[in-house]
Amino acid sequence: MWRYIILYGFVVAGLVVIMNWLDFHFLMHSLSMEIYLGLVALIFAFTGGWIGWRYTRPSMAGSAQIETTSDVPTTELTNDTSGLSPRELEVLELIAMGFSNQEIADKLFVSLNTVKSHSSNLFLKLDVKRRTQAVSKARELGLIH
Amino acid sequence: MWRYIILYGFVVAGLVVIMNWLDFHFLMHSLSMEIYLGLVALIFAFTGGWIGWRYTRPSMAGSAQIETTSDVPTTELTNDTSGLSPRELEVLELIAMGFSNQEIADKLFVSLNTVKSHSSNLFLKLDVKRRTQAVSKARELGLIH
DNA sequence: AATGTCCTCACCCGAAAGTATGAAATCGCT
DNA sequence: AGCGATTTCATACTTTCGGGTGAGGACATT
Repeated sequence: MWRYIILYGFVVAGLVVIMNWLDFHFLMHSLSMEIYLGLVALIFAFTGGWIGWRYTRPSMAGSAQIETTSDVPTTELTNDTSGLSPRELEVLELIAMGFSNQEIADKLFVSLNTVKSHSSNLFLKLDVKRRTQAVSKARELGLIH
Repeated sequence: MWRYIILYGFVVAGLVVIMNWLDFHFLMHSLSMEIYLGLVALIFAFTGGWIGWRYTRPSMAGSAQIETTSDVPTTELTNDTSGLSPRELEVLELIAMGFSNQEIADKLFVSLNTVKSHSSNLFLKLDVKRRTQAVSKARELGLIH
């Protein structure tokens, strides 16, 4: 959360610098002050909106990369398991099917605590906080169908 | 959907009014132009970011067809939504994206209790017991993708 | 005006999920 | 033989979810 605020701050600061650089040397001679202010407001409003939209998706938590193109690495990650162990993948699939931890424990013949351990570990590896988020991210990564 | 755009417009408009009110009567005498511009930029950037943060809404299976034109609202209602109301569908989509109830409440400008109500209702309609199960079933039914 | 649906919100309570920490057994690898 | 990864399980604790119930306002239909 905080990293985004900080990143956001830097972006804003950079834009402020840019605006100041453009300041009285270029625009002021051709535009009125109101239009200038309006432009500033619009640019920053849309920038803020874009940043807010881009960096608050739960599935993107932890990765601050900016996608400029439609990427191929997704298919590369399809075969990769993102460091998930076989058992964790198994639990993840059952989670995606909508089973509760207790049901998963029963299916895998292990204790509830074990399932919790697996899920906690895979949440760490996927960098998520909730099981629904894990399902969403795993689907993006192609870990599950 | 539109309510947020309209709300956004009003917020921006309100801020413009505020800025104009403050314009040359108050700040200009005490602050330099650079600081003034910086304030404008900051306020609008953060406003945009705030709006963008809440407007993390995907256009999904059902409404993707609606957005293109405006002539088939009837078809949209007759589309198979398994009896889910628009709001419930909205909550369901955000659940599928991995948001917590509190996050959904923040994004939709409603209280946590309201989100709980919606989710409980859609769980009843989908005949499921957990949110992960709801996501799984909704995906099967093609309500989300 | 009455009805029904939807959206909103509240409170309480129990269940499920998740965090933190530790630990033991197994297996592959060097 | 030691190391790391994996799997298993445990306890204790906090947070989130979900059920139950009720209720008021907005809106459209009848």
